[in-house]
Amino acid sequence: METLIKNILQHVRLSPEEIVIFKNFWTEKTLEKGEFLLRNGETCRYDSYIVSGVLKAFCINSENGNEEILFLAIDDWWATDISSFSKQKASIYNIQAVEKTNLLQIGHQSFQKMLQEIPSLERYFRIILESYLGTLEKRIVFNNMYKAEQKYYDFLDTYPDIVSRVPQYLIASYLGISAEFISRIRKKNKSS
Amino acid sequence: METLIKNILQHVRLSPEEIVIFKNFWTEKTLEKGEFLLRNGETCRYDSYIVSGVLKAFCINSENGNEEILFLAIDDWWATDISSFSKQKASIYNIQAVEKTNLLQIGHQSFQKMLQEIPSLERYFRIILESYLGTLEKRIVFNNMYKAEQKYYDFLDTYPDIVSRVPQYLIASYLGISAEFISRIRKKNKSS
DNA sequence: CGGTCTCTTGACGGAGTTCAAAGCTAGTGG
DNA sequence: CCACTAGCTTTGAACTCCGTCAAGAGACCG
Repeated sequence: METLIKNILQHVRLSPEEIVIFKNFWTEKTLEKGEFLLRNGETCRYDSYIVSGVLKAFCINSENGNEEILFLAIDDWWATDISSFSKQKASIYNIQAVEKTNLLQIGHQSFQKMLQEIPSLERYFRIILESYLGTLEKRIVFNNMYKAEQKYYDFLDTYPDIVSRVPQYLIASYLGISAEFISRIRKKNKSS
Repeated sequence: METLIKNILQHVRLSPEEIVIFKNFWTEKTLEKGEFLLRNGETCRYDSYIVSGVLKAFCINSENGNEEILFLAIDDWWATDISSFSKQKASIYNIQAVEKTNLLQIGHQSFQKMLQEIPSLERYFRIILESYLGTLEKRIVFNNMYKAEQKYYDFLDTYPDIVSRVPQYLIASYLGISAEFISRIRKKNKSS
């Protein structure tokens, strides 16, 4: 809870009273490895913040059954299907624990109420939304612009703390590359 | 201006007085074919709504000088670098008119003021943001999941009104495919 | 008409996939 | 403490999708 508040205070100011109110809106939840936070077709009822652990969001390729990774999220990240949560409509994604994960959650109704009681949070969540949007835009352009090897090394640079916690085949899927090819890239550059 | 207001009223309610206030915040602007709305390195000072015309947002591949299309936008769409506009920081994209384009614009300061005077608009712009975010997420997963041919036909289905107004090589770049390959796809399926 | 912009076509090559098998590694239970 | 399993990574060989280059064919516009 403290790291969440710290995260928020990096972007907006909250009074001590607001912080107390804030804390009461959230509940803790634990997912064991392999457990689902959300399944394709369900509505995302909670906004979830990761205290510790790793989650993956993906959808299933209907042709070959492969998982296509939308995002990988670790400690101090949000892991919510924003479209599904904000419109309370069915999600097309699955979100699943890669390892045991501790969350802080808030339901959709409570979320609205919280924003009314602590208006500064409107700004915080807008900032989060916009910065996520910026990374998505970059990812799209980047995907078209660079080759597998460059994408892979850029990922290593940008998300070193994810790399050390998830298997390579998930990173491969995130990047739209085959796991085997990442293996070959690594082999090629072992000297360095 | 009327189509913009119609667009907004599809998502939130505005009183007649609010609509009057709203109109006063916006100014008209015309871009000739080839003119830039924004250049890489500049800050995006205006939020821009397209009354009529076509814009492309892209960045330049430093290796071969190619344009990598981030988005193509036509009548009744927004065409703003949201990250750059909301943080008032330098943009990494270019936005340029594909044909003569009429815009409605509002500066960053005025935008903030407008939101204060017409609070319902907070909701409207959040909805726009979230739905754009949803399309970006889908585009990422889709790009990794499908082959060139499927991506191309999906684009034809999803954005028929863009297809009829921009050259094929821009659509190719948007999809991360070569223009030549799209030509081959079309040839292959000419019978249908 | 002549020039510019866009689309098409062909030949070739390369980046990356697929499939199957083998090698690792870490955890688990006996 | 060792053996076994399950999950992950590596490797090899064949294959394919798609990009690149270069040239030509339309199409549009002054």
